[in-house]
Amino acid sequence: MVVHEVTDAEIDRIFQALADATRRDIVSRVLVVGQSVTSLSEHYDMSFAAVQKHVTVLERALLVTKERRGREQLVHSRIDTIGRAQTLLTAFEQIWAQRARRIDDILAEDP
Amino acid sequence: MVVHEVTDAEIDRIFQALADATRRDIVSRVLVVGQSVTSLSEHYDMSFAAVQKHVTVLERALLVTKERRGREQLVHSRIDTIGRAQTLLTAFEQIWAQRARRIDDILAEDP
DNA sequence: TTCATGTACAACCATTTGGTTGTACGTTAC
DNA sequence: GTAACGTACAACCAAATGGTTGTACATGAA
Repeated sequence: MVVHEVTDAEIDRIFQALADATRRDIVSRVLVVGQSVTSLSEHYDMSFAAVQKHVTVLERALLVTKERRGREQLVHSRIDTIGRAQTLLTAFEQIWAQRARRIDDILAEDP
Repeated sequence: MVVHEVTDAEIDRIFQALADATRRDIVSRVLVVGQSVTSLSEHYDMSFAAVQKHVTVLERALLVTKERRGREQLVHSRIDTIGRAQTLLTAFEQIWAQRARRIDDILAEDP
């Protein structure tokens, strides 16, 4: 299995994109079902252009993709990108687990 | 088990804090072993004050804590906060899994 | 006590962010 | 063909961001 190498800049963009509640909400909505930007914007108390901007941020972070259908742009999710963020958080947890094991080893040593 | 309720603002701060490569590196270093701000700053090509700022961002996101020891401030990790971010990413994947199950159910219906 | 070390804090800067209003263009419905 | 709908893009704004240099204070070593 070939794993795509993720750059720091890409990770920056993913976490930056998720650092806003509206954008997290957009991600979860399009995970349920892909939908137009207009449909998304009906859920938020802000201008359409603001929602567009949020979608653009998510797109640049590769968390969503856009598909033109007539005059509409449908927003689709990218679950694989979520997995990339998780991989990093899991790496942190593994560092911590190694530390816990080192401590256990020391405690188990003969005095 | 009581799970601490995480607000949107708190989640914003966690992801925002992780949206910078230096800060991610700081997190992983203090996961290995807690250390002073000066010790951390030796690893980065930027001013000490810049590293301080990064630590402050991590502290406000509850990803690290500081402990004064004499003239030093030791930076310690907070692995439970990483878990909070992971919980949210897992929630995204569960939404996706439910979607996959719904599709399977439809495909399994009698024609 | 003096000097070195480690840190806190302030002020500054260019850039980015999360919003706003407005204009223009393509598609769709009637 | 006309009007409505959906979107792209620009310009604007206040606040935040990721860095800089500088000053000041507390702790630790000699």
